[in-house]
Amino acid sequence: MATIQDVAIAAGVSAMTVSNVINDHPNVRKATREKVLDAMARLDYRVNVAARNLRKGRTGTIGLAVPEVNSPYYAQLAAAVIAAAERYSLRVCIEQTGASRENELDALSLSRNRLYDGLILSTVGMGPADVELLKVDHPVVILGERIFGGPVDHVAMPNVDGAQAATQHLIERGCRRIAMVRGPVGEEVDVSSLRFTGYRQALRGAGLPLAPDLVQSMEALTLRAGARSARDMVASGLDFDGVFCVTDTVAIGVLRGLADVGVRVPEQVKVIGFDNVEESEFLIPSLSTIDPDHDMMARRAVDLLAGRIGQTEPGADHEEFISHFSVVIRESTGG
Amino acid sequence: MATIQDVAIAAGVSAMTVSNVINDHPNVRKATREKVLDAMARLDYRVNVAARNLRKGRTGTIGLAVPEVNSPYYAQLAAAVIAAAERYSLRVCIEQTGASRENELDALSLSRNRLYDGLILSTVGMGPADVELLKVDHPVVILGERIFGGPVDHVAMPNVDGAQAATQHLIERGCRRIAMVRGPVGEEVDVSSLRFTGYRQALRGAGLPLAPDLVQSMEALTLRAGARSARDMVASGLDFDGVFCVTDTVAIGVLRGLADVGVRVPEQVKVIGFDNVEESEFLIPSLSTIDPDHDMMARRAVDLLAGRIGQTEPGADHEEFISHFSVVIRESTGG
DNA sequence: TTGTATGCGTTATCAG
DNA sequence: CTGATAACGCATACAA
Repeated sequence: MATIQDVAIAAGVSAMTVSNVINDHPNVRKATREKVLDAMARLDYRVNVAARNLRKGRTGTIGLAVPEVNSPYYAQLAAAVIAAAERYSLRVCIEQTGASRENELDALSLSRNRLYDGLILSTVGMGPADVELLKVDHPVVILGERIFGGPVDHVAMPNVDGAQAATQHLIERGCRRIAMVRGPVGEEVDVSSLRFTGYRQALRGAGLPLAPDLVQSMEALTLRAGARSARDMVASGLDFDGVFCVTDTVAIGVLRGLADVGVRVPEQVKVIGFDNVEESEFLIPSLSTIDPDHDMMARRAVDLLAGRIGQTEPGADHEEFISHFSVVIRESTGG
Repeated sequence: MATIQDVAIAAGVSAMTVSNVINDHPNVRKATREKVLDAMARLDYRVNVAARNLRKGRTGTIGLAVPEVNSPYYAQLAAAVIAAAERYSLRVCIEQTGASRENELDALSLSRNRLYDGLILSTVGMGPADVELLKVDHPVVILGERIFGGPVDHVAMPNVDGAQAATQHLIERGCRRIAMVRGPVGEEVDVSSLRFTGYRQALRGAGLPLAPDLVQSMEALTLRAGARSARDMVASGLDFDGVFCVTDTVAIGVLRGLADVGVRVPEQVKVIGFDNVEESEFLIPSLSTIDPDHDMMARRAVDLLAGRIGQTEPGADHEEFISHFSVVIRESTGG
């Protein structure tokens, strides 16, 4: 494959002139440029990105580490990040971590290895205990709920407020015994625990009791687990008239589970989710949910990262950005 | 940031020995190895991937160019490709082309630039006319329906046969006036036209007429367009008792559109899709569909690519792989 | 406006 | 088992 040298020889100029042509430097005479372009075309020259990266110390690529791409929420987020990165001419490489702490740390070290100019890391496996590991000398933006106040920029969803608004919406629609379907209960802060806090606050605000048997805790936030949860609740004779689901994916499962056992939504039970994934509008019944403004989050994350990539020094203070949300009211809560 | 040289000095050995330790070469004395590992840890050494890539002429990364990640089908495919690539220790960088021919060619040239060791290219914008452009000297696997018999390996879905089976299933369930909801009608071969062929074959095989007014052609294969199509069909007084949707995404929209105008599925109209995206199982009603075995396709594509990456010469003959399919019967066709 | 010299960090080769 | 040397292809700084 042709190198810059080959082109230089073919065009009868120096390698440097070829480089100047490639990079659109102004100080190249038109005639020279033509000669070079012609030689490049003849030899089918392609820049060697690896060499350029080495020389420049930049790759023009940022990493995006998410638990899985095959999930509407992260897929949507990834698309938004790619779109936002385009404005900075940054390529995005998506890394799947499978929600494991180890893989998240791997992603972190890959960007340390200068494979990426920076990293947007969606933390699910890593927790507050890992904050120290984020003290790296290259740009990182954390996207998620697990780590606050770390030594890096942070973009988060309005989990507590959004969950509170969702629950409050159910209350306003007349629900009095509101269940929540959530992920595993653990020591540490995660999406489920934050949204549970919002749920609890809404109940308290309305003077409703927090009944432990109304809180369903599942192993994983999947369609299947959501469906099973719903069937279990009904099968166990639980009395409830509303469900706040920790994510839309879970809510889709819950809708299906309720249908399986003949419970009508929204007549008998009202359901609300969180995320506003694209499909939610087209379900039957369409799903009420919280829209956390993914696009804004993605844009903010990329902006922060791009800003850090420019500067030489670590940069003093780190930003915490929490996006705004809106309640999207659809058929599943009586529309 | 520490280089291999710094480590060498700190450990009192040569750079080469450090390199040998890093790459697990056998001929390093234990004591030496320890010294080096110790120095690496002290200096927090990280390999510079750009330098390694330059030297090796490999990046360990393959590109996956798809129209959009924010679409259940491609998201699922991407996840499967990532999983398959892992077995070869290959990283996957997802490139969004937005279904534009230009962006697809961009992706092609990026891998030519040695950003990637190879490329899996999902062609939607490029067509048979662009076959010549695929004659590149580095590994490419085409994933899609637009280009057959090109100068590269090719993995495709069982479009015609799958569509025929889907339509036939509707016929077996008693449908006699079967509509098809598809993408734009054009000169060239694409997913819609191939699946339309299958649809036509099934009708002919059953001795049913192909009624032009039963074929709905939409601008884009989206949820929204699917919903509108369904509403339009009903509003225009069209008489139909079954719908074959060109993709599951479209089918989800169609189910919603039928619900909007009070048509019951499967009692009045039966619906079947194509792709078997994860959500289809959890819809209300759950969606019958064709499962083209994404995992197999992804694995095959990665296997082919990995095989080409190994070899030095372009390799003579190119493989055409068409995956198998199965009909998944669910509630939308009467379960 | 163009060319020369140099080094980015790594590893293959081969000699010690 | 270890080390010296060179080269991967490009772009910065400076000289002409």
